[in-house]
Amino acid sequence: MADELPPFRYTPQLAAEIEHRWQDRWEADGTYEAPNPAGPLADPEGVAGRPRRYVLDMFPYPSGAGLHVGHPFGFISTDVYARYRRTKGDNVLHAMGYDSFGLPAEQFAVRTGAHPRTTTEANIATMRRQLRRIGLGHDARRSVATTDVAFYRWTQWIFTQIFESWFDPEANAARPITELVASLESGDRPTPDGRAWGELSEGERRAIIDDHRLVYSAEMPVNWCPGLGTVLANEEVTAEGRSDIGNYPVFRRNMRQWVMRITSYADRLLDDLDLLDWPEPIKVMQRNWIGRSTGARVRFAGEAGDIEVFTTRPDTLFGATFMVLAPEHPMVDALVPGAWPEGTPQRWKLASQDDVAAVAGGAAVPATPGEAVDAYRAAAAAKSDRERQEDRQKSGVFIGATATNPVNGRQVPVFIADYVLMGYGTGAIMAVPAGDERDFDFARDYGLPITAIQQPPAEWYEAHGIEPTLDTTAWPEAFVGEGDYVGSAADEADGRSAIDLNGQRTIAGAVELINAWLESQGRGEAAITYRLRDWLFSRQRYWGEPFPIVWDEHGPRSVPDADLPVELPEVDDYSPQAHDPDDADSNPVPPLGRVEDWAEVELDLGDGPRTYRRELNVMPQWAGSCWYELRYLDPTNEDRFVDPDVERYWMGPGVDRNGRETAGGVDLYVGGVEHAVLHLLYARFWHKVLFDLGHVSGPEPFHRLVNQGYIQAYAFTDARGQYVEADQVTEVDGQYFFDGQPVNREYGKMGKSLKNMVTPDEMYEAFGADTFRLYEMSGGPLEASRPWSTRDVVGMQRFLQRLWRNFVDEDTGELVVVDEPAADETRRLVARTVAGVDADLDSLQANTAIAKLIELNNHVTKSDAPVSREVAEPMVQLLAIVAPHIGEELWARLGHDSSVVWAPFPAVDEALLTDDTIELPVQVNGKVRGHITVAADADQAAMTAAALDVENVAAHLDGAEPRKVIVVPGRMVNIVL
RNA sequence: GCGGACGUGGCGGAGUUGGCAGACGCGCCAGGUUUAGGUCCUGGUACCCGAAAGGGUGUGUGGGUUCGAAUCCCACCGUCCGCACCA
Repeated sequence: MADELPPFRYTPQLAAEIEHRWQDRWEADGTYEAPNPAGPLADPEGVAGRPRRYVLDMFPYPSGAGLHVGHPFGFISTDVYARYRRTKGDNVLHAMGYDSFGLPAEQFAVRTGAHPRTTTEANIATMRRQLRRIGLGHDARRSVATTDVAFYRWTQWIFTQIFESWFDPEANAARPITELVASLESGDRPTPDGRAWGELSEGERRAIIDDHRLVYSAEMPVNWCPGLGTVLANEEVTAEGRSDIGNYPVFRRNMRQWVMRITSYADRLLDDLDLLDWPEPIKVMQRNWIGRSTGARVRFAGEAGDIEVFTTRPDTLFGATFMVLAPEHPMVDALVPGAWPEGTPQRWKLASQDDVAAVAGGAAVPATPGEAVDAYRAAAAAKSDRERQEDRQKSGVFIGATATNPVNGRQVPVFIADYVLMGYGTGAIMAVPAGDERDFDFARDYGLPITAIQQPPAEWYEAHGIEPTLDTTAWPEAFVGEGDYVGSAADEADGRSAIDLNGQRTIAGAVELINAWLESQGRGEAAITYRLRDWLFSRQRYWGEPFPIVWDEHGPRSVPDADLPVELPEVDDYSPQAHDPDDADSNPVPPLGRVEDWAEVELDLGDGPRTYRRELNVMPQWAGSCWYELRYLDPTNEDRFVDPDVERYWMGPGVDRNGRETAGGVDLYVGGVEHAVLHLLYARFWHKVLFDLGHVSGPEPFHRLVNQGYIQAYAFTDARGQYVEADQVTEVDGQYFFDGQPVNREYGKMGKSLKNMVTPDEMYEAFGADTFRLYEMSGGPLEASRPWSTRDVVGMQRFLQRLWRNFVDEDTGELVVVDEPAADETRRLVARTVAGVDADLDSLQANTAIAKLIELNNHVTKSDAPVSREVAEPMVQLLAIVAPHIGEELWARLGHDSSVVWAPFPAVDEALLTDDTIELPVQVNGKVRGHITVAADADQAAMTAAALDVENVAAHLDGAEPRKVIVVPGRMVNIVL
């Protein structure tokens, strides 16, 4: 068969030959190496006068499963943009590294006994080979892996920087902890209990300092995942209360863990989003995740001291008829009396309607509040988060205590209920049933008073079909809108000043008034609360960065720079630290704890050599990705994590795509939306700390972010629900069949288990890398997801074959390009194509750029004359941006010795972009009825005359006089009757 | 429930500021090359009427603004994504 083909046809075999040859050549020549302004990679001449352009991909985890065709989509997009910017003269930094710590390698190690480093490095080698085969123009010198000791040495260094810092709220920035110590020593800053610094013991001083650190170790409720044997960050736990990885149950437990004080940066992380050129949905997700709420803290006096609540609606204080604490609130035990107060309704003693039913059936009512509290806590702990979520019935129990509403002195009962979360605000709320749906539901269920505090408008009553009334027994739900205040006044009494909100019309006005009053009474103050929690930073695993921390009798101390890296020790056994996934009471066992000769270490921390115990936890997988973009800049630097001059050059303040100045950061960052609140929040946090400490030159790591879409795929299941090989499914009249049996089609991810995986290797084999690249880029915009369709790839192969044939004689292999000038029409089309492709690539629209190239090629194919050099050269240059191998090959065949990569983008003769005459549509009443051809600079009268002269237009006018003629020069003529 | 994004041929998708809807590719139809199939080449391809010229209808649905709307506004329907008792 093959020998029937012309010998020089652009076949997959020829494509492979060309591609391998050029890939070797690029590697040998260092074609994609980007010069630095300083250091080992310096080339001042290469840098001079060229704008920097940092183009970055979210680096991949080197999975052993291998790539499918969806993985390289983003990488090819950035490669095309990087190539485009090189032709425009930029110094483009484009590199690829590996986020190589992580669970899969460790789990594989546990199963097979192979060292995670061995499998990780093998996987990286495989992935490098697969990515090289696509022809991605990466600077190979800059490739790093987070598992490289030379890399995580600096991850550890950054950790110590964070450890040795505290957040100064006055500066709203991190400062070295030494400055805090100095101000405590000098007395400029008082100690927590007012004693002089010199009077404190070493242990007391250390405790104060440790309390201020940006990363600290504390006993706290954490997400314990027995199935994985480790604790997890909130961001790693799904809404169903399961682990993001592995889908194991997750339990809330109190444990001693390391935490990063990301909440200190909540405001800056929120505000600085405005500096960024990011997709609005991602910004919204980050804003929601940070979840800033403004309101007030209010203190209710109780038997065991003040109970502090946070509320966004302090203006509704007069409607607070009870309080609710989280079941695990620390004050509960102190508040619970030995016996039920007289007259406690039975309903308050029962946690739920189920209990009410049980009691009706003869079950006992809790005899004391303590009994009720214990039972409720036990029941709540037994419920999974999923059950809590699905069961929206409010449950809770009265704890037998009351507290004083500070605004009017009324005693209100105190409940515990699991709809109040310990992790948010103060873990306690004032319940305002008239103005809050949840409190309303609870109050109705427990027969608690509902006091109206705002007058709902007439429409509200109408919408509910009830007569206007302030008797809330008639209300079907809480009123949460804006309305005049009622019953919201109290006279001076019991040492309280008078307060009157009743004249207020707006929530804002009432809030301002009540906040001032609360502060004057010492019962509260305006406050801000965030949904964001501090970042749980420790994991009980092996395959992660060891903490550069040792412990002495007073607490943790950082390992000095000179003693970094703290290398992962060799272990005999990575064996499962996991437990029964449902055993909430199991305890984490860090694998490093079993390496006794490593865990004990002798160090001199400035007070002579001593023996210390190492921290045994490791960092979470996110650590390396918090700063890898900085290491690409200066990958071999052994003295610093990055040279300051190099950092400022690539990441410092710059100019964005609209010519506006930026605060700095990567010029283009492309990756999936799944990192919207994990990596992208953590990396911003670390960068801000480094910025505060003077280690980087801008406040944000990634200036412009684009979320690539996903390549999706159809999967097919048979009658038993089993997946069947997707490539063997046939379609008949919209029905799908496998092996003669009808199958069901699903649309979604591509993957081995779904039996619909298509690999890049198959594509190289059948089409070649350039065809594969073109297909990936041509299907639609970068941001859009779309289905993979192997059947469609042939379209791009035909394009390259036709184009090749326009340049190379298929029988002789001779170049058929001629030096004669091209036809005028062709030259104009070339100019339009160059200009159009320029604009398309600039806005990351490779799909339409490719369409324009195909149009030009189709035009050239149709003309009988051989292609002219003045057409061929720009055409090859544009092609080389998306299909670099065939581009280089044709460029070389056109007689060029140097790579097309560095050839400047083709110039456009502006005169060729405008035509002497243009064809315009003529509309009658907005509908196109004909066309006119007029001089490009024709005036309105001439255009009108020509339009009225069109036969079909005249027919539609039917002799009538136009009421109006609208002429848009260069666009159209519309005749209005 | 709250928040966000998006609805264009058989399919993937084009469509600067409102100004010729459907670029480009797949698929499909017809023709050519070929012993045949495939490859390759040429032409056609939103839908309806018409031999054609031409006409009518069309960008999820219904309204509105405008000389003119896929594009702007309102309501609704649908799909996808995020959050989910956050006080």
